[in-house]
Amino acid sequence: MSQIQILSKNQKIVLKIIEQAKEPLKAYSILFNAQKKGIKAPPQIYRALDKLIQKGKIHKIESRNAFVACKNSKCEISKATAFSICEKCEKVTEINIPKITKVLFAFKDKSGMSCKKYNLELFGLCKKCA
Amino acid sequence: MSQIQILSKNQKIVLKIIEQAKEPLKAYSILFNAQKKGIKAPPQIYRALDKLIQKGKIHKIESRNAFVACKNSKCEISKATAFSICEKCEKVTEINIPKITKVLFAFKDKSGMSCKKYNLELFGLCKKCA
DNA sequence: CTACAAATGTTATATTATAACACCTGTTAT
DNA sequence: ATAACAGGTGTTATAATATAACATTTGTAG
Repeated sequence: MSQIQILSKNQKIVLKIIEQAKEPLKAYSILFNAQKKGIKAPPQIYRALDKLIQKGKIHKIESRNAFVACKNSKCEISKATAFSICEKCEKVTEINIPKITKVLFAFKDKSGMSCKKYNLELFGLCKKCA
Repeated sequence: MSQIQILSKNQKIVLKIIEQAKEPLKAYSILFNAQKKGIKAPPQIYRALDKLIQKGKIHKIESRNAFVACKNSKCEISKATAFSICEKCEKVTEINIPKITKVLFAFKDKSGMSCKKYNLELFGLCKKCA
């Protein structure tokens, strides 16, 4: 069991495409890009995406069904994701609010459930669009 | 312009189905239920869902593509949604963490964007499943 | 009673995601 | 070495989620 996360061929292809993009990418747009590299079908993309998420290399923006590379090297971040999203231009920024992480990992809901992982999406207008 | 939110026929049908459910419902499962009431096609459901969200009557659980009724009568809550989700049994509970709301509405990201609305989803195991 | 906004009904289609199966590749255990 | 296994790949088909577009109707305000 290696500590260092080794990526497979398709995982590398998909990660590279996502890293080079300036904005979150949709799965089928990744597929379109990856066709130059010989990837032909959706399951190849979705399988790579799943593994990359598990390995903390990318995140899914749930409200947009889109994927971004993780900027943060800390592995905690894959369990504590937060983004600001401009509702006009759709610019997405990964954010880090330590206080939020602290509060949420300490939180228990009424039924006693505690938080092992969270995803937070903030919406508003970015400086350009405001 | 009425202060009180009046619901149309289809909106009432869809809301009632969601309110009576014990768990978040998917759009096509709502459609299946609503067919008894004469609703026949997806757009009728999706349009009602959109309006009910705007009116703060329901929320979408983004990570599950599912919809729940809002338990909270405060209208703020439609701009500040938070849920705990059991990753095993998929039980979803609407939660309210005032401190989080306070911190987030005060937050600005690096580019100066501030938060007008947020959605937070916490994952873990509920008491039964832990 | 007209004009407008909102809602409805309908068909078709776009978009997002997974099931299922055959095969391959590298590692581990004997 | 080789069997057994875990992870990865390639492929076809299909499921699940969501919207476009258009004609029509309903409710309401002027």
